[in-house]
Amino acid sequence: MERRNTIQKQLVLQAVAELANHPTADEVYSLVVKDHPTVSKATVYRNLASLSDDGRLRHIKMPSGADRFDHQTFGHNHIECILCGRLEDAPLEDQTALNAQAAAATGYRCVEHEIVFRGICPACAGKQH
Amino acid sequence: MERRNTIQKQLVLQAVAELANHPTADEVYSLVVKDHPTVSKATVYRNLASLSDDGRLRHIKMPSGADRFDHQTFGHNHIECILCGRLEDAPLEDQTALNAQAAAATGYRCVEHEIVFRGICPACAGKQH
DNA sequence: CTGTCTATTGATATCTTATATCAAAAAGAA
DNA sequence: TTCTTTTTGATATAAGATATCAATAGACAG
Repeated sequence: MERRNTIQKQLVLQAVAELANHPTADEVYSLVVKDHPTVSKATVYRNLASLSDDGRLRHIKMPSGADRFDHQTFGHNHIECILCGRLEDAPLEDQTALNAQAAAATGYRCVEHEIVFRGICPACAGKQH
Repeated sequence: MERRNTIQKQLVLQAVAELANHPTADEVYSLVVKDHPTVSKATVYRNLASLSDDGRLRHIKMPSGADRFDHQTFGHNHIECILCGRLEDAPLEDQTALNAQAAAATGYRCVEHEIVFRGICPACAGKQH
């Protein structure tokens, strides 16, 4: 399956990089249509999936709400504010040892995981005073 | 807000315990309607949420697909088979230290997390030969 | 046991997020 | 340019879950 480099794909990739802070598909779409009103939302979804497949984006599957996308593709964890909904990087040391533990405890193979922490961000903690 | 103990709520709680292996809302509904065909799916959803709120069930928010519910309410992790979709317990030692790490790294407060590991279960690994 | 009050129910509509469909358009190779 | 196949745009559909609202039924007072 040949992979073509369309301008829509470039726009999507660029939008994710520009938004930087883990946008949802909808947020990417909103940015793209600003300058290119003919781009379809389906195309945004398709290109986000395709780019994630190719390893050019990271697809963060959220336990609640819309999935998010990250232009940083190397492994790192994330933390979500339960009040304002923002998602930030959580620069922890690598947790791959956990995978081996889970594999040993369950007998499963090829174990992977991704953690989305939840808490209250400094800004929201300040507002609640 | 008063909390009433309806027979529908009892049926939902009992169904989750009976199914044992982390049923989805739909699976709970299917079991309940067998003996009580008038119970509405909305009622199942509402009672699953209400019972989880009260700490009588555990709501496992899945990164993909339907959420699941656990009659064991104490903390433990889960692992999902990427081939057959089954969800089992992953009895790891407590990972609360991770929360403190994430809090320190990000400045967030009241940090929590839940890990859903993904891998291939022994049964599926066997089938693939 | 009866009546009152209000949480809960059943039925259904609606919402959100995401994917499927399909004719038309465009990328890449010759 | 011409041909082939992927990709697009528009829209329909799907899954999972919540909202709406009149009718029902717990819990409590008496």
